[in-house]
Amino acid sequence: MDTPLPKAAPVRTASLGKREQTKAQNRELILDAARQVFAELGFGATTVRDIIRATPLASGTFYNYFKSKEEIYQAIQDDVALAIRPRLREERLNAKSVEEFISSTFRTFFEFVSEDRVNFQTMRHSADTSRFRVDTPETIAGFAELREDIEKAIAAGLFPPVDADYLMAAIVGVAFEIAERIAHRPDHDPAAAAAFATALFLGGIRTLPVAAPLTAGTA
Amino acid sequence: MDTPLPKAAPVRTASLGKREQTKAQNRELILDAARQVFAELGFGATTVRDIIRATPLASGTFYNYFKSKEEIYQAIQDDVALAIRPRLREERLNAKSVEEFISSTFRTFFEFVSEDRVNFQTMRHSADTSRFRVDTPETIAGFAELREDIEKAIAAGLFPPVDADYLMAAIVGVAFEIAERIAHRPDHDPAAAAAFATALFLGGIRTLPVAAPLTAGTA
DNA sequence: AGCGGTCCGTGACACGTCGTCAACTTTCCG
DNA sequence: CGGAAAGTTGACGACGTGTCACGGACCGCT
Repeated sequence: MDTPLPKAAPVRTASLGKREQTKAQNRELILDAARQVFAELGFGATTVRDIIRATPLASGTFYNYFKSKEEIYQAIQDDVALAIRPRLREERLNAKSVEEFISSTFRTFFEFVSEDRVNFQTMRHSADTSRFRVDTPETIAGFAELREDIEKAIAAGLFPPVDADYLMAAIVGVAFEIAERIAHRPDHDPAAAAAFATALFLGGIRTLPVAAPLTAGTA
Repeated sequence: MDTPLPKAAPVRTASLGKREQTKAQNRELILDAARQVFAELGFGATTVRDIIRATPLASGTFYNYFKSKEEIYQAIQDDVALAIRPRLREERLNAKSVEEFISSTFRTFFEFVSEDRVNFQTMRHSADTSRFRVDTPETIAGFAELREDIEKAIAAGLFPPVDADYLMAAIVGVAFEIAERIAHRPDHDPAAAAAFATALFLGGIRTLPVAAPLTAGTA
């Protein structure tokens, strides 16, 4: 569609040859279809056939790109984890105090997930009867990174010498569980959630911010 | 096997008739098989056929007792939740202080899961690549109960007026995530884990117990 | 341009699981 | 004892799975 280029050099620059091009295109085609179908049906109800049907491709082609439903789901999740992991790490490494370390972690995480429609839609659909969380290699690496950063912070005297493994687990547990609650609430408010989690980790229950009185619950 | 009872009354007392008897027996047969197969294969890899094959029954019979793999899994999980829920509730209602409320919750929960082989085996197997948690109706009711108890504790002046929903989520998140870590560690120590979680909720990171120096991590 | 080699999309295939159902067996009760 | 009700059985059609021989399009070389 650009300049027709009389017939000159079959440049190996921008387009890497038709082969590579359709390969990348097909991969994106399948991934997009998968994201959509997962969001619509949930992970459990989705079949490889559903995904490939949402695509102009044949069923066999799927297996040239992914081994199974599990693998493509992992690929999708990994993309998400890959997007947030460096941001989290950077903020933690720049942290000058426990406060900064904790609050930036929660703030960034909650902001991210409250913007990430697709992924949380998928989780929700399974929520009818059961909910599940998939920890991909990338996610697990992110957890390990958090633990390392905690250990570094301890070595630097920023944190008291606590059990880094348990502390990591506690942060992860609270982050995911509260993220779920954010998604369930009418007003998604990542900032308030981050304030809550941060106060909890810094000073415990007694220093938590007082709840808005509207949280009546029943009726 | 007891006294042969010449031919007297076909008593409707201890044994409720052969019909009811085999019905209950078959149900237990299927449930036992399911527990075993789930623990061996994990939830995802298990099929209804696998379960029924571990049984002397025919495939159609399964569906007289459970609608699907999901439903029987829920039934199993519900049994577990049913066993621990009243204990947790009782301890919380007897709590005279924030300390008691929090510490008894974590202690009871961690002790329970560290004894519950079957259930955590199942979770583990999926852990190769992905992990998941199923929240059954009974489990969800347990969460709601925790939130109600928090609200009661706030009303009674035991807790400051915090966001009960978020606090519940935080407790649940930490409880499950740390339970997972306990299972992964060589020395299952529910008491230490409970002490950690309790200190976190009562006073925040700075009041956490100091870790045993052996937690080297690498090597 | 033309030509072999390679890559990869294609859809049919063999196999297994799913949930159902008509036929059969066992229990119940008058 | 005999008929009705309850429950078990295994075969069945529909569907999903992963594979593979085929064939057409692309690549690089002459």
